[in-house]
Amino acid sequence: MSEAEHAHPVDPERVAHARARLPGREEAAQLTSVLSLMADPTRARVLFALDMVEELCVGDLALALEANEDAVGYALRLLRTAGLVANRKQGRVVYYRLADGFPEPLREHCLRQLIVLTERSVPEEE
Amino acid sequence: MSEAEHAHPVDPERVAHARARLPGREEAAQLTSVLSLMADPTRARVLFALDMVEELCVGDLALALEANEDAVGYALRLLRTAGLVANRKQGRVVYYRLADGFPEPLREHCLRQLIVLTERSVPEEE
DNA sequence: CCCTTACCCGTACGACTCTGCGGGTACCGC
DNA sequence: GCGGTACCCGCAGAGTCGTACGGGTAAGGG
Repeated sequence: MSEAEHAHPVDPERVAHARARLPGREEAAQLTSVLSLMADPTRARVLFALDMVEELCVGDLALALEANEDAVGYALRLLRTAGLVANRKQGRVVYYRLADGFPEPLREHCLRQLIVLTERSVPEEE
Repeated sequence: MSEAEHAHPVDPERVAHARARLPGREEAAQLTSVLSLMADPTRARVLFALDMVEELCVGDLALALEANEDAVGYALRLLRTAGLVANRKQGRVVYYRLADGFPEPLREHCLRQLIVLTERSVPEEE
């Protein structure tokens, strides 16, 4: 057989400890569904753009990201469905902004992370 | 044609503002590659488990997650390749732990996020 | 010394994801 | 009102990801 379930834990104490306070599959799935939404270059950049200027319409958003409208439209659809962005329709233009209940720490963290990455990719000569 | 690039930005000022300080595709890809690694229930739970008890071998890890060894093995392979976890071999048992340079804020954020999710999924009746 | 255990790897396949395309609706300008 | 604009949707195809499976290696126990 391929992968056997070993019945004799090497360190049963630690296993029990971890198992007890580990998030269940459901909770983990909820967390990862949010993470998955940010784990895409287009969507991430959409969120960054909306974080800087409060509001942008779809066309301008595509312009700012230098992406085509299809990609941006798809990204917005998923973000909207998940409730991460809200939209306001004025005439034939639809403006998007970050939803009120947007996970603050996630946004903050990503911005900081980005700064770190930027610094790494541009090592200062001294 | 399907999606036209509208050449007349509705709000050119905001577009320019966003475009200027927006992360490039490369930087965004770097960030999202890390995010993608956490955006999977198995991998996320592996990291949580390793965060609680410093060290666990593969079999015990599968036991703690109540997952089969294939899934855990694959998760560890990706995390190891990305340098997020380190391993130590003792006899025929391989112990894994979080890598030294593991992104602190990400871990911290995810833990907090999980708490929020847990509270939401159990709405208190009043 | 052989058999089992603990783990790793490559492959194949199903499932999901993203993109591009065609077409549709609502709205504004002429 | 007619044409064009701004956006949305559904669908088909390509690509990617995770899982299951078979097999392989190194170490330890009887």
